[in-house]
Amino acid sequence: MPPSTSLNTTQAAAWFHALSDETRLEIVERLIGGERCVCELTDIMDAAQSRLSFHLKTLKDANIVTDRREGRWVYYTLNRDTLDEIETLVGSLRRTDRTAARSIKCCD
Amino acid sequence: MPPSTSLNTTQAAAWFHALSDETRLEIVERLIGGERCVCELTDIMDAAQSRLSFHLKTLKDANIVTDRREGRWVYYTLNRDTLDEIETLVGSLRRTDRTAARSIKCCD
DNA sequence: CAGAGTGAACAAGAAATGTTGATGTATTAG
DNA sequence: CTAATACATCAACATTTCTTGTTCACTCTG
Repeated sequence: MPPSTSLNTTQAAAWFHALSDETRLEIVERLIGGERCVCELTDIMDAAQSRLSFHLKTLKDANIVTDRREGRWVYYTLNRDTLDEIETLVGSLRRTDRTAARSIKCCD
Repeated sequence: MPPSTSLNTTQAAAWFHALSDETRLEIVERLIGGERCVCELTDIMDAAQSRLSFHLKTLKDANIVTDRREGRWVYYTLNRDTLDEIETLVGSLRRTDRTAARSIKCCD
């Protein structure tokens, strides 16, 4: 039996998974101020390059960031559209219908 | 060096992790309509009881749901306060400062 | 062209996560 | 009191995720 609301759980799980790691959240936090190249992030965060590359890929695969190459450097930026969608999604979860039936009939 | 904004990444990662699993998202989806007891969820979702119990605990540890015992049954409910906080958090990530410096100075 | 810098990708190992089946613990029904 | 029901917890295993070190590709500089 499908649920009453139709949430794209696969998409949502991918988004939340991308945001479920402290390193990735710190990256996101750093990007709030604007785009950053990988070497800046490795400097600032004092993290191994391959480690950041792994997490940036995770964020990129989830469409939470986009990248842009400029010469030798690759700049990453937050994807506001996706963050908007996530915010909307969370909002839709929050809107619990208080008038909904308290499960009158349970197992028996 | 700490980031310019102060996000509680540990708390945030815990929230997002709880929401990063399809089974748990389906549970959340079922709870939008109101509280449900475990046996209802196992029936509706056709999932093993120990599996649901595991996921419900994960959601509860992250404060995304609360539980209430009533006789033999335990009812789970969405925690709107936490969902509000998550929505606000995502909103704060989204508000990228467009006027922020484009990393003028990169690695050299 | 050679050398250096930036960053992706890969392999191997460690750690965390999710699944299943079994057991334990309350609570209610008979 | 005994049996059954609802649910949590545990152990064992499979899978996924993250880390580290290494290698590879590309771009710029001298």
